[in-house]
Amino acid sequence: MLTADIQVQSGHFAAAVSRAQLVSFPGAQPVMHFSQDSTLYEEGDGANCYYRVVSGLVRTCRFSQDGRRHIDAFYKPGDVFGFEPGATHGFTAEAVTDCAVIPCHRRGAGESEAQYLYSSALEHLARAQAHAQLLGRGGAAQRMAGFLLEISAHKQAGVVELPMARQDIADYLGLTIETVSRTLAQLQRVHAIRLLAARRIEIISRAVLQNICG
Amino acid sequence: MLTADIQVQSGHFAAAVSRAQLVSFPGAQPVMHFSQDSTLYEEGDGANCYYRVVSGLVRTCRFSQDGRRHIDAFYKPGDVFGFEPGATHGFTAEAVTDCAVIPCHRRGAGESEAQYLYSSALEHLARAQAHAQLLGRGGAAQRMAGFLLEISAHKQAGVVELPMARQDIADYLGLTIETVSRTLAQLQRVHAIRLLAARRIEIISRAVLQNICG
DNA sequence: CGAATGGTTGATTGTGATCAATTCCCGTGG
DNA sequence: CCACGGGAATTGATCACAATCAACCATTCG
Repeated sequence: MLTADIQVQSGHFAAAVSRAQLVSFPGAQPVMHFSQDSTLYEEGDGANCYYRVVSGLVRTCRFSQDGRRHIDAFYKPGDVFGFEPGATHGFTAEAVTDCAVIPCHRRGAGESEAQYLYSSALEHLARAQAHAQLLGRGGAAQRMAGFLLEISAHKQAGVVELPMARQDIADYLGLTIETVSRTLAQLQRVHAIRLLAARRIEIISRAVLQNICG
Repeated sequence: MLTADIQVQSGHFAAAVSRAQLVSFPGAQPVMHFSQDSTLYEEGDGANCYYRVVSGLVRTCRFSQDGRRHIDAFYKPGDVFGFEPGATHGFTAEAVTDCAVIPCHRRGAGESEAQYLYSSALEHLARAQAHAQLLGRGGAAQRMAGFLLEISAHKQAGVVELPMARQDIADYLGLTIETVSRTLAQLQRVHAIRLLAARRIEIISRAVLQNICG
């Protein structure tokens, strides 16, 4: 269910996408706001809508029987998420930071929207496949490097702000927070990155990261 | 490019889907045959077509810089594969066994086919996400159990024939062949399965496997 | 029968998980 | 402004598990 924690919020990526661009698309509903760590919807909830992120960061995740959390993906402003093969959501969606999203009903989709959804689905597919490959090939350093390349993909500046906690990164990469921490330190030692603050990383050399990632 | 190794072949799953059912769909081209371990197309090749498996088994894979192979998915008769977000294939497709596939041009797709492709994409997405989750949560036993549940999903009988080699399983699960072998032995020890032959496994208890998998 | 391929089993090593302290950072209140 | 408190992050020591290296079996095919 949609827990409507109404809250005004700027968000890390707010400047990246104009509001007008985000609001004007077919089937759009009023913008909804969610506070940090609140739940947008849960695994098993009916999938009436998909969503587009306006500001902030959203994560989709699932829990295994033993209680371990697996983060499937992060969604930043401009990204859409929440469309499913079945009638219910396969993942829980949560607000990593305070965030704003536009829910959008699936029904009443026109030709062009159908086209758009299809290409979005293929993009998500490619991302999930890349994620699986990253997790399949062992190394903690490889995973970390891949993650850093991913989140800094569309950045021009060398400095990246991490909106998510270490635990989020760990659950996304299938590692522990300790290993995440150690691996970051290790990447700093080989001069691939520099740790400016806990959530502030300077990417010194993408080439080195690419090399480590494989 | 399409390496047309013409060859007549029965295939492990041939009986599962009728030929007529497979050939009659929009944009279908003549059936193509590929011999075991031959390449259907390579990563980077132009993606003019997607494919539907008639008989045999196909794998899609990618290679990391260090030469390690990652298998993305296996496709059995009835499955479609090879549609991409971009203009080129992101994976190499190879014949695990001798197999037959129907290539199908993307252009000229009607409304109903577009609908079909969309739902196929979402199914692939769900599968890739499940795969990522399996690889993310450590344990070799968990991965193996998940794999066994996957390949025996639509089987009524308890006995499963594995069409692929240990190396294929290893590359799919991000393990080594030795660990695959040991883990199978271990699953046998806890009476989840029985190893009848190298490629013949009896599933004794799905419940136990589910439990292990999590 | 013998070679070759694929699979299993054994011994050892390396890497990340786990358990356990600190330390760092940031917001709060004196 | 500084002291304090609490959650987040780092660092350290040890342990468990899968990779690696290596030898051995089984099955198929010439």
